[in-house]
Amino acid sequence: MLEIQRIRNEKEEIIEGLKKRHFDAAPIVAEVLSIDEEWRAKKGELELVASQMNQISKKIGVLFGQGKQDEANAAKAETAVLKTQESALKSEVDELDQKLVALMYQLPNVPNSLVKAGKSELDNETVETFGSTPEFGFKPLPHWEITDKFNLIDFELGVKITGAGFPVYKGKGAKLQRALISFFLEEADKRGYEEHIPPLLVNEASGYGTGQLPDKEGQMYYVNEDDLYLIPTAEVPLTNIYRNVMLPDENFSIKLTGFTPCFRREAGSYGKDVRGLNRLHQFDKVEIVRIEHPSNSENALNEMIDHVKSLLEKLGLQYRVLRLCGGDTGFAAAMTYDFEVYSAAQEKWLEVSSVSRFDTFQSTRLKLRFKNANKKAQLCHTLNGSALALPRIVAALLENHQTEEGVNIPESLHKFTGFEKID
RNA sequence: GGAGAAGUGGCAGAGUGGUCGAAUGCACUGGUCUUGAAAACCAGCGUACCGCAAGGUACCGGGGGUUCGAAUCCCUCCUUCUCCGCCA
Repeated sequence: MLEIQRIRNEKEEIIEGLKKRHFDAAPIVAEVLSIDEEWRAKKGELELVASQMNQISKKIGVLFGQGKQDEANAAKAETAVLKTQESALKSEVDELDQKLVALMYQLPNVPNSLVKAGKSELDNETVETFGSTPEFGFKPLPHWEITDKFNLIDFELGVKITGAGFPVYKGKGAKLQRALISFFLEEADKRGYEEHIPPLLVNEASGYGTGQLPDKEGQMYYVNEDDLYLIPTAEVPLTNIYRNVMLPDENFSIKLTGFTPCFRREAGSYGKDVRGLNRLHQFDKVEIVRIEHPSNSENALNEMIDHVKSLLEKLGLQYRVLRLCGGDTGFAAAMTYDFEVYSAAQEKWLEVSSVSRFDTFQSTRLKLRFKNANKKAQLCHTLNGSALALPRIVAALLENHQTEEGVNIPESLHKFTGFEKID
């Protein structure tokens, strides 16, 4: 959510910035400002009436104390009109307030100045590429054939137990998962991220805090009986650790990491893009989250990008880094870099990580602030990224490191897998 | 799941209908004193919103209600503690 203060002060910049998303903010901004003005006027009236009520009430208290019953009762009569006014004004103010919030929820984050205008993924900029496409002396197999051949993942079994998109990892397939999780956590630890094991179900307030709610509830699994949501990413519980938090001073740089399964309903997706590990309802991911002073936001983003790059390099995967265009950048993000690894057998790029800065968009909702040098409360910046999501990494590892005999495991994983080859 | 108790400022802890946004202590900040420190003493010390300001409004777990007036009474939800039951 954008701060109302900012909408008041930077109206033109916001409208201009959101054009990069092909989002016409002008009508919403205009309505926000007009409701905001009306709200302030009504609020002023309400407070005036409340103030008069308070004065009379105090007077009545004093009069009763002095035993002046008659005068007190006379004063009581005065309040009748005020009371009616007060409750009318109060409901007007509440209604305006709700309208305002509902409108503000519709405004996406303003893209960073580096972000190019664009409509879809076709307009994303490739800012870096690493590695080269592996050469095979044979026709490489797609990962779903490799997992089948070596009995690593059983998709059919998952269908039996739960449904499509819930695979069962077996034997070396399961061990590879565990190894990758350990590897990612250890690498995050080396870079100063504190490991957390958060809840996998969150309440409604947390959903609002990070922006999954309102509007995106259809993408989350919902436990009706207890009014809880299964997390779509560890970002939700990790970031919400800092909901309603005031950091005592401006010397902070909070780095969190956590491994969790992630649950996504992915309603409406279908086709060959969802084959095998490409898209699942339940998958594993190690997430990194940062809470930063606004002045360190850019630096933090670069550190996160470096981190993800080093992970991919240690796994020996060819990758490219994209800076998403306005239209492809998520609603809450000011800037997002996507990491894609090349799948040799599928002959396409697979998204394996998304690193974003949110500036104050999340912290406004979260009420996550710090005391600045002037002892004033100021909003923190939040950032997060996947480091990394497992399924497509597994797909790329299996496909790109395959030989005619089996699959070579990258050396950085050996100490976690306990084996060097799948064959 | 059942029965009972409780939720007040950074912490501890008063306050059970009327100058209570809230005593007191601790912590913290500034000052006096001291060569320095401690102690002692003095002063300050919650958050948000509106306002140029003066000031005003709201907040005593969340929400709702009664009343001229609610931290205080009522309803409801949440959380914590104790006992019982169940359980990896």
